[in-house]
Amino acid sequence: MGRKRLLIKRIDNPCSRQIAYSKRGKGILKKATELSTLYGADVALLMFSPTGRLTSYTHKGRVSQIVKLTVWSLSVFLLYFRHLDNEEALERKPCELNRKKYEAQEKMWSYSPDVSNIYLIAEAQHHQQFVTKAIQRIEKLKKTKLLEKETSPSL
Amino acid sequence: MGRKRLLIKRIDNPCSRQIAYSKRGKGILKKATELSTLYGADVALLMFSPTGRLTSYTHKGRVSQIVKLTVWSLSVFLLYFRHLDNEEALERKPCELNRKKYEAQEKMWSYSPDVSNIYLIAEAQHHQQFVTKAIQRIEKLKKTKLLEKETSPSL
DNA sequence: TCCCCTATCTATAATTC
DNA sequence: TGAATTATAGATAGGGG
Repeated sequence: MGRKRLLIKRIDNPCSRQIAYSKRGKGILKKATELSTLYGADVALLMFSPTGRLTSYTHKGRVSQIVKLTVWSLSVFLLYFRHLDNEEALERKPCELNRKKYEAQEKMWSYSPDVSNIYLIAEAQHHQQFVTKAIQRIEKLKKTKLLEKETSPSL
Repeated sequence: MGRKRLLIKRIDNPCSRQIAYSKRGKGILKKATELSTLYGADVALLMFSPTGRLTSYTHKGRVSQIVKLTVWSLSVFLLYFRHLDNEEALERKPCELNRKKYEAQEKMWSYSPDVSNIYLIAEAQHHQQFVTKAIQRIEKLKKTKLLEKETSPSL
């Protein structure tokens, strides 16, 4: 691609890596746009840069909505489980550890001015860990029969 | 891009649209691969073709896991709310309507042999609708103070 | 960082097999 | 469908401001 052929290997130099990423990021973003406008395809693209910044493209379609809903629903999930105080123990201690980690990581990430396109990866990780635990807990609560019935396609 | 300049407008001819989409789909998939190998970027790409088939690329990273977790966690969310029989009404009637719609749509989508890369869009929609309602219900249950505290980055 | 430039590489539209 | 083939449009590495 220009001037020299590029081997598809990780670029080690952080400086040129960042520059090149920014170019290619725009490139693939454009491709995603073209794909959805040309064919009406429902495209969702999420990219975390080496420095932890998220760029995303989501067509105004169904997949996109679902992807956008992801972090949202995970956080609500979290909230709801916190609310269940009267239920059995919610493994609060690991959660506190996660919070420490979360707060530490939070300082590391740079923020983009366009808020609508930004989710902090630390935030997402935090939710992910919590949800993973919540899922395990639910699995104990109710076994997988109904789940299989609900979610598995009839392949 | 070869032989003629292409205007970025929806291609109406279904035949050529499908052919072109298959080519470009592969193209953007390759780009996504390059992006993650070259820069270690965490990339997730989801594309529903005009015929409803999903192609996806997810780097073995954090975003990918989150995206993969999406449908999973939504379905668990659904399951859990179903389990709450003793709680106040869960708006079962709209859910039954959704199920009808879901079953109808299910027949329309073509299945790809690679199961690990497939989520039915109808399935996702179904969960999405349910979760949206669940969220509304939760919002009534507990107001947004804690949520703001939990999820909003300190921009 | 971001934009510009340009040589070169890559993707792909149109076509044939 | 799908796999090659070209010719051309588009993407981009390296460099400078």
